[in-house]
Amino acid sequence: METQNLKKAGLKVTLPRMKILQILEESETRHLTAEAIYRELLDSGEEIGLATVYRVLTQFEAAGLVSRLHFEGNQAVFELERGGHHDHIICNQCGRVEEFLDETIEQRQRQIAKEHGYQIKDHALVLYGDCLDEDCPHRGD
Amino acid sequence: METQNLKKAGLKVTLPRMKILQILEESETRHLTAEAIYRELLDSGEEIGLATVYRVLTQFEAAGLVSRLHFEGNQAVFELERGGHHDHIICNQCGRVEEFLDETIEQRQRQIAKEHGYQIKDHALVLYGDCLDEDCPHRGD
DNA sequence: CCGCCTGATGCTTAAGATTCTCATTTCTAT
DNA sequence: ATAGAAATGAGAATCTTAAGCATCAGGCGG
Repeated sequence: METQNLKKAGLKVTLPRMKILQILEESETRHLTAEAIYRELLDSGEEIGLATVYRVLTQFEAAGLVSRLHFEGNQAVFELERGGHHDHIICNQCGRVEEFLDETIEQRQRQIAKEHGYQIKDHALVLYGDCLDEDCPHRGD
Repeated sequence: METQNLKKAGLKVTLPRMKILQILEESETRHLTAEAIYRELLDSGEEIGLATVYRVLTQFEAAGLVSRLHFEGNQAVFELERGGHHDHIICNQCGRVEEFLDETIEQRQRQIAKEHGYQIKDHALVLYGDCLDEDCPHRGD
């Protein structure tokens, strides 16, 4: 569980790190801001500083345990790295985030990079739209 | 020229607005931060406040004259809206930004959104890589 | 062409997100 | 258990962007 992942990442096993990892693992949305993690920890009675949350997330990112994503807006969101690369589709109204992977797009990206003389290292694709879920507050507008 | 664009956008023609528009039009990189525009204006002897730069850029964005892009990092970059939608490819080393448009990708995006039950409104695709330009400071690493 | 009026500007202050500083606490290896 | 190193918490600091407000300037009526 958490302990293993931390050790594997070469990070000392500490309470804050385990708790943060746990929250990331158990989160419904799987895409959390540092603030959200911080508040959740406070709510569950933990004593933790916001600085620690940011520090730990940055270390997790460096260790490859989480990815930091920059959607629109200023706050970064963090998601647990589960291995498979994927892109994101976000509802403008309810904020729901879904993941997808399309091999056609991946291929075209590699091709385009090559055509432009770039050695591609990474990419970010985000689709923004309105979801048609019945729980979406904006449904039907 | 600038005057026309401003009037067309329903914005009063003022010196700061014209100057900012001019810088955006003449920029080599075509992708500038608010800070960069501000410094360029100061360097060319203009009296302007950073707040004005941000304000004007925000108005330009609302008027559809410029787009605000969120690449990695915290600073937004602004580019003059020249009509055609496009995506971006950025060199991790020299920061060079190139634009591209791929109809295959565009199509797949629409398809994916539909499959996931989203009415797509917008999207952002950025490829990050190392360019092979001989001026790139990192070339050959 | 001149002066008003409204909106625009500049400067300062503020707000939000993230990082840094540093004294104190907690792990890990011994 | 214990020392040494690394991690933490609280608050200050920083960076980016957005107000608040007094002053100034562009566009229209005379």
